[in-house]
Amino acid sequence: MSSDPVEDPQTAAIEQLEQFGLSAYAARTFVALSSLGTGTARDVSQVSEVPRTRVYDAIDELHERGLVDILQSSPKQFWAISAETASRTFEHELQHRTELLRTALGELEPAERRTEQRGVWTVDGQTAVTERVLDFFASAEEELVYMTVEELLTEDLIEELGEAADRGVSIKLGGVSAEVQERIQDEIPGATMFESLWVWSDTSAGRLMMVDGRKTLVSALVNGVDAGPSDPRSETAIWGEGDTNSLVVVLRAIFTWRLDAEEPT
Amino acid sequence: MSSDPVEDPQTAAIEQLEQFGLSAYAARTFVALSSLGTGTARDVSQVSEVPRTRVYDAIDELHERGLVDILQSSPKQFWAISAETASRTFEHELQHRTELLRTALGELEPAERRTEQRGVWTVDGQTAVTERVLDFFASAEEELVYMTVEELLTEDLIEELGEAADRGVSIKLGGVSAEVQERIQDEIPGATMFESLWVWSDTSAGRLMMVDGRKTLVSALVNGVDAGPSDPRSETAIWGEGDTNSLVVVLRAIFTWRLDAEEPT
DNA sequence: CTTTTTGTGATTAAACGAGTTACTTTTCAA
DNA sequence: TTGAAAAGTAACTCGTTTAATCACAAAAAG
Repeated sequence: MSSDPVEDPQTAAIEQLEQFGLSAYAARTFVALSSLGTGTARDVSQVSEVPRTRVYDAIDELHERGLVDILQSSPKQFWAISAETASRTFEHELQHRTELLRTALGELEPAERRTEQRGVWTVDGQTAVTERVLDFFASAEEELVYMTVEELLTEDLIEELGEAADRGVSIKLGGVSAEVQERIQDEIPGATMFESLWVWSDTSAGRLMMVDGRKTLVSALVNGVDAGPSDPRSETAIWGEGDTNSLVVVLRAIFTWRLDAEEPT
Repeated sequence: MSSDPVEDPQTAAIEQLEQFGLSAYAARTFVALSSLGTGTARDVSQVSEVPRTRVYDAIDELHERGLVDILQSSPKQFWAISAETASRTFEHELQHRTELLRTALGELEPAERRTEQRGVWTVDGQTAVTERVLDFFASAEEELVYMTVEELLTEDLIEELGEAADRGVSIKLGGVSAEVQERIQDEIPGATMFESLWVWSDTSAGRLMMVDGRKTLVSALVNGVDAGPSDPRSETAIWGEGDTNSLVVVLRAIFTWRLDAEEPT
């Protein structure tokens, strides 16, 4: 899906430009012009393999987007804005768009979202799961238990943990190696560590968390079946919320049992 | 093209979501779910007017993107992530993508871009013109003359002017009213002001600039014809570069004549 | 056990975009 | 000046995508 921007800059750039709403021709035209700096329809057509007659349409599209300037001569000459300017332009536009989306969605979001008592929700994909975990961290008020394999303990998670700790949430971390424990202790002095509840298998591990004894999440990495080893879409999780939620009840039982055993209050 | 996110949040949100690559059904489904918080295919279908049988596909799409979690029961329940989380997700993804684009384009950009001597380039649209002006500001080494109507002297322009001044570029600003001159003097102490070269008509004004005597740009606002008054696409500009460039020659002549007259070196 | 709901799959129809071709205008060289 | 090549415009074809409809099996509910 996404090419390496250093290995194959052409393809990578074209890919992104198309994602940002440009037509295939416009994307390839812009990439061609970027490496040329400046050129005619003919030049562009040769390096981009866009039919010469359609370069003009592509240029129109790019000109309207402010990515290409036109020299009115014969033959017409086209000039692509610099890589830096182009990126900045897109960045601004997309920043603006996400802001629009944010206010629009915020506007129509109901005041209070019902917290589900029954049932267990599923999330797929590592980024999506991480996002959910971050939400949970952010909503923690008193206690936060997080058990994970190290590869899933990323910078942003540690950061969010730190913030939770700052507002007085008691953090309990498990499953991390001795070396990493050191580092965590530095960044989040308030955190307490505990040993893995069981032998945390390397193969199909995941995360396990509980927030304030009323929100829980369990995830597993699903390598091997039909997902590559480092495929970000290779994690699947379930979570539940509410005091009487079945998943919550089960996990709370386990956690309280083991944690109390290790460090009795 | 783009609706007001406060006036009509639904439409605005749907619009943006589609721009971000979601199908029409997925976009409308997500918006419906956002206002519901949680709901079944039936619920969604009713408020979004997406055919019930197609809600499932839409949900799949959203689930894969990590925007919706699924409760495996009968009937299935769907849960939309919060407005804030959704926006953040998109923000991250797009941030990442522009970064990809930046490195990809940078990779294939030629080392030195030929500076055009002959001919005059055209740019349309206020944002595009502003972008070009910013580029010019950034490339200034010694002298920068900028004459504009006030509505086109935005914050980012002033900022970039300030940076130019900091690195020793002599700034000459024209066409701004007395009040604004005050403010500029505060922000950019090194700048010198000069009176408008001629009566700067309010109706179809624009900008006029020269950098180091070898890059020039002229723009005009084209209100009235077929563009709304506040339509951002209502500015059109031409620019040229190089000592012998025709536009440069003409404007340099005018500027030197008038500026020397006003404040002789 | 019948009757709605729910979910899946296949099918149709319209829209869009890539690619091609035909044709007019301009440029340049003989 | 004129003929050939290049530049520019415009129409059309074809294939893919996607919205929308329909048919049907499985599952709840009465």
